[in-house]
Formats: sequence, C-alpha cells, structure tokens
Amino acid sequence: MFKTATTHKRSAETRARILQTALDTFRRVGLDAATMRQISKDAGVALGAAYYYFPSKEAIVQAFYEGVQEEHRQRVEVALAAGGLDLEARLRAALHSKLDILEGDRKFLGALFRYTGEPGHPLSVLSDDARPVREQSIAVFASAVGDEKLPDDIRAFLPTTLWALHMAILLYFIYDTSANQQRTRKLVDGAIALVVRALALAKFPFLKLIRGSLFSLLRDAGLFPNAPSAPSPAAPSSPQEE
Amino acid sequence: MFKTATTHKRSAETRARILQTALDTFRRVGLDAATMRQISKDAGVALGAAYYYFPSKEAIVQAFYEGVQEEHRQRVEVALAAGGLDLEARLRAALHSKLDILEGDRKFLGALFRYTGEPGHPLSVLSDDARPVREQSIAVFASAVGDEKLPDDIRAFLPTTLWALHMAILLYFIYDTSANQQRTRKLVDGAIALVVRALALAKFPFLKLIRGSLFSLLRDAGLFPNAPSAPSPAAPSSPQEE
DNA sequence: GTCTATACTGAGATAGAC
DNA sequence: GTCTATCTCAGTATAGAC
Repeated sequence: MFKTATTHKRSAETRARILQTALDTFRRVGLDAATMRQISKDAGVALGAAYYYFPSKEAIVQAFYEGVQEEHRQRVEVALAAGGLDLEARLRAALHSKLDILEGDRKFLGALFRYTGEPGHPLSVLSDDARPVREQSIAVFASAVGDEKLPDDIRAFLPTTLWALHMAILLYFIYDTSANQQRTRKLVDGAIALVVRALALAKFPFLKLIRGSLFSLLRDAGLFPNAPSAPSPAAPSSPQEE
Repeated sequence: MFKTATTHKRSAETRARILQTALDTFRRVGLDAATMRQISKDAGVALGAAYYYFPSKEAIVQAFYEGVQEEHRQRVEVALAAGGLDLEARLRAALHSKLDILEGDRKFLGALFRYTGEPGHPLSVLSDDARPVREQSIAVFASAVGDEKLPDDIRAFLPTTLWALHMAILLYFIYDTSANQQRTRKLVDGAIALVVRALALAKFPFLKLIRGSLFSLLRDAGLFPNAPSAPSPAAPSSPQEE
C-alpha cells in the first residue's frame, strides 16, 4: 500500500520525464502528429509505461492545463501582491499573464476546445469533471476584481463573465497569426478598457432594469451557480433535468 | 466527361444511402462508436465505396451540417414569407427552427465544436474553408433582421452577433438534459427578448459612444469583415499577419 | 465513373507477463 | 512499474468488375 520514498521519487521522475517529452513533442509537431510511440521512445520508456502514467494522450494535455492553471494563479498572485494597481491594470495583468504562459503552445492549445461540445467528456472545459479547474480559474479572475466597489449583482457575475471572455480571447489567440500575436494583445487591452467603462454605466438606474433581466436570464439558465438569489441553493452550472 | 443521367442518379442515391445510414448510426451510437466499416456494411456497400463518396468520417458530418444549413435557410424563408412578424418573432423563428432541426442530433452535435480550436482544419466553424457555410448561416440571421429600422452600425454587426449567439445557444443545447430541452427554449426566448430591448437602447446618445468603442474594437480585431468603415476593403474575418 | 474485395499501415489503447 | 504483444479501427492502396 505504502510506496517507499525512493519509489515515489523515481516514479514521479518518470512521470515528469514523459510529460515533458510529450509537451516538447506537441510544441514541435502538434498534438496529432505526436504519437504515443514516439513520445515514449523519446522519453526512454516503453509504450505501456507511458500509458501507465497517463491513461490517454489527452490525459497528458489535461496535466498540462493543470500546470498552466497553477502557473497562472501564481503569476496573478505575484502581480497583485504589490498592490497599487487599479481595476483595469489588474484585469490586464490577469489576461496578459495567461497569454504569456501559453505563448509557445498555440499549436496544440486548440485541444482545449476539442471536447467542449461533449458534455460527458472529462476534458471538456464545461464538464463536471473540469469544475474544480474551472472554478480555480474563475477564482483567479475574482482575485483580480478584488474588493473593487461594485453593485452586488455585478460582483456576483463578473468573475465568471471574465472567465468566459478569457476563453473567447484564447480562441482568438489561437487564430491570431500576427507577429507575436500583437492583435490579441491589443484586443485584450481594448476589451478590458471597454469592460471597465461598461462597469461605470452601472450607476444609471434605467440600465439597472435591463441588467437585472440579463442576470435573471443567466441565472435561470443555470449558468452562474454561485450568483445570489438563485432559486435553488444548489443550482447547477449547466442545464439539468427539471 | 459527361455522366449519363442514370449514372448521376444511381450515384446520388448511393451517396444519399451512405449518408443516411451514417447519420442513423451516429444518432444511435454516437459519432465515435460508429465505424466506417459498420456504416458501409449497413448501407450495403463496400468500405471503399463509402470512402469513394466521403473522404473521411468527418466529411460525412460536414455533409450533414450543409444539409442542416440548407434546411434552416428554407424553414426561415418559409416562416418569413408570410410577413407580419415583428423582429422578436422573426428572431425567435430563426433560432427555434434551428433547434427543431437539430433536436434528435444532440448526441453528435458536439462534433460541430471539435475542430473550433484548429485554425487550419476544414471542419472548424471558424476556418476559411467553412466561410461559405458560415456566411450562409449569417445570411439567414440577416434575413430575419430584415429591413428593421436600425442604426447603420448595429445593422452591420447584428447578423454576425446573432450567429455567435446562436453558436453559444447550440452549446447550451448540447448540455441541456431537461425534458425536450425546454431550458434551451426558454433561454432562446429570454435572450431574444433581451436583444430586442437592448436594440431599443440604441437611441440614447450617450450609449452611442461606448457602442462605437465596442464596434471599433471588434472591427480592428478583424472580426466582422463586412462591417462599414473597416480600414482595409478586404479585411479578414480572423487575425492575419500584419 | 461507380463500386467490390482485400490487404495493409499506423495509431490509440489494453492485457498480461515479468 | 515496466515491457512486449496484441487488439481495434481510421484511413490508404490496389487491382479489377461493370
């Protein structure tokens, strides 16, 4: 039952070596062209060993995303730690740091979206399985919003909305062939500036009505499970049986 | 060079039979579990024949989407032909008819999104290859907007925006396990009502400013290639080299 | 041009030996 | 924990019937 420390360590090393080799190969030739046979060969293990550590090729990708998520969390934490940044600067830091991390991985980043349309698939970013990672990612955006003075309803919806925006931007990023993906960087800055300006509109009372309708709609749809005044205390984040 | 009429017909029949058998199988067992061998066997042809008509399994899916698109165009055309519907009713017709068509195909509809993250892939809804189908689909929404009195900038952006909304709703639809996907139907109605109300806000001059910023941002990002006052007459619909 | 029959390659994934 | 052998299936190739 209990493994020895050395076994633990060797095992972790092998796993790390396979993961690293796989990512190198993904970056070099893309996800599909990278075969498990080539990866295991380059990592100096047999095919079966690779499958021992990663039940599928996609599991390697998943491990990569988890690493990215953790790295993102840390970078944003560092960026916010100093303090003194306004909301716009904090949101820019959150989005740009994500792009910084993924800069070299655009070639296989598309795999992030590959299973989005398959509810049951563990690698769908919208699946129940991915909920922990998804909520961690949303939490990073919540931390960037921080204690900014905002109406309660906006405060409740903003982090998930930013997460959705960030997903859309990643899609744009993948398609962006401009040098160093400058267009995506510009889009981020412009989008954030717009979000901040739109938030300032919150004070107009006659916009509060339509905003309320929008939030009701999203809440009733089962999106935003953590939003206030939800009909059910355990509202699902995606549609469920009535 | 010229095929005889009968050859044409027999060929079309074989193709249709393979397509129909494939779709039946997809619906029954899902896309991945449906093997080309099983499909060709069920269709009463050899494997080679299936590959003669469809270069890949995905090509069958593509053919399916083209059929859906054509069916959608027709249904919306019929719905609008009578006239007398207001904007909200027309938009509802456009969205609900799409859901009607796809109702039985939710199980493999996710394939629509499978290649979204891969710019070069012909089956990505955002790819250059898919541009004709995509623009046809956008045109359907433009026809639903019709000659509604709208500011020029909104008129330019609305159809593509509705198309994007419709893609998001399809994603929700796939995840919606409520009976007969009632939740999606409710979401459609609520979303359309909200869109129509939001359009009515267009008359407020101080909102025109932020609206202008939003549209500039989207246009500069290279989205909305057909929008007015674009910097380049042949602006791309996705990011390109500078 | 349409289609059959069959064999082959390559890749993801698994079983079971060690 | 690791390896070798094997399975399945997408897709290709080929040779030919009609």
